[in-house]
Amino acid sequence: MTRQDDLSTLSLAILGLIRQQPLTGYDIRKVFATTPMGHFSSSPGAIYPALRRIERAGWVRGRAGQGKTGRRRIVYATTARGRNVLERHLAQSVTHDDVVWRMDDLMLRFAFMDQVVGREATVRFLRDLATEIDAHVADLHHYFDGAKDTLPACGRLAMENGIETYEMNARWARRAIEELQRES
Amino acid sequence: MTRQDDLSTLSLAILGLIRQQPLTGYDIRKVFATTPMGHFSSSPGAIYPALRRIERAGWVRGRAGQGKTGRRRIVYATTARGRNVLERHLAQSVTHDDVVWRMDDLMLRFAFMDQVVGREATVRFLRDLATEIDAHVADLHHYFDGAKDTLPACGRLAMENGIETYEMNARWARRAIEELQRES
DNA sequence: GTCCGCATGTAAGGCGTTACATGATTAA
DNA sequence: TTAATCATGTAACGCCTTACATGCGGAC
Repeated sequence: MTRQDDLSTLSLAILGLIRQQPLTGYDIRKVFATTPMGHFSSSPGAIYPALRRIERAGWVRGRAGQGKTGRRRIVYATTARGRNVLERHLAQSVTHDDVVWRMDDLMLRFAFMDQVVGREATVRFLRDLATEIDAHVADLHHYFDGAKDTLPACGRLAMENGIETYEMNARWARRAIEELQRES
Repeated sequence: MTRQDDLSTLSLAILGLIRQQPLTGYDIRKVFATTPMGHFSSSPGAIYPALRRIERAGWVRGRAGQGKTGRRRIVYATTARGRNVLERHLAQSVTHDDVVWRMDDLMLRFAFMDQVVGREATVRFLRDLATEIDAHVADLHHYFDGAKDTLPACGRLAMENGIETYEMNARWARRAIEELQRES
């Protein structure tokens, strides 16, 4: 009944941020506006409705807080259920579809893994990711070898860019595994 | 009045495809479903409304066509106005915002440039792209150097991935310039 | 004669976008 | 006192998603 996968990219980004520390809507807008975190819209028309959605879902809880000044502000913190949903979402295994359609989501999931799932699960995620990317790159190469002679020059170059991006991500994943293991 | 920039990513993808050769909605769905072209949804609920939108805008024109069999089908071809809109859209210069928020669009724009804008404009596009990416990478590095000690391990690695992806795209763009120039 | 592929569509719902709106506090 | 920043919101609109619906033609 809980529908743990119903986490849109924006909801995931917000929930992951709030999980690190309680934040107001305005704080979240600042993070999106001033850091390279994802490339989410910092518009109030996106943030505030999203906050109310995940609050209605019971994943965060907003409380009137005062900050340093007497200004009206609502500080959101995750609930036990929200942390549960986040953990289950991050613990999902990497599918072929994830690699083809949701690479951004995968990176976001990875970025929040510290403290939420263990190092072991993180490494497993990276290993699966590299494997799935390899498989997808093989598919792309297969298509590309058949089509590259009929493709216009720019189409061919654009496709090469796509393939190289995937290859780079696989190399990055394997390097990340090494770095994480060196830290332990 | 023509609003030449009002091209959503999907509209651009469809218009660019039809520009190469007249296609039916079903053809377009097959392209999206079976080739690595962008990663667009091939669902009828996306394609057919989009086709009617760009037809209402006067960019394509649908005609009853017979194909090989007697099946009912509607073949869409670009209008002069549609080719104009596409050309102006592809000829736009690359902005910082494009690089930060719309890299996918930029790649799609590039993929359609053969035969629509000249080789010279294509090379200029790539040169501007590389320059804008360099500037953005400098920004990212600046942020990263200040934040990397406070970032959790996964956050740091995810950010490195983002920066490396941009760097790879800049290298790709410069390589593409060379290849295009060697062809001439 | 039944099933699969061709071919086009609609309906409800969700969510992000842009633009607008409101008010308090602080620095100049 | 005026502007900028803090802080939260709403309304209209567009567009994508999922799911459902329909019908013909060919193959087995």
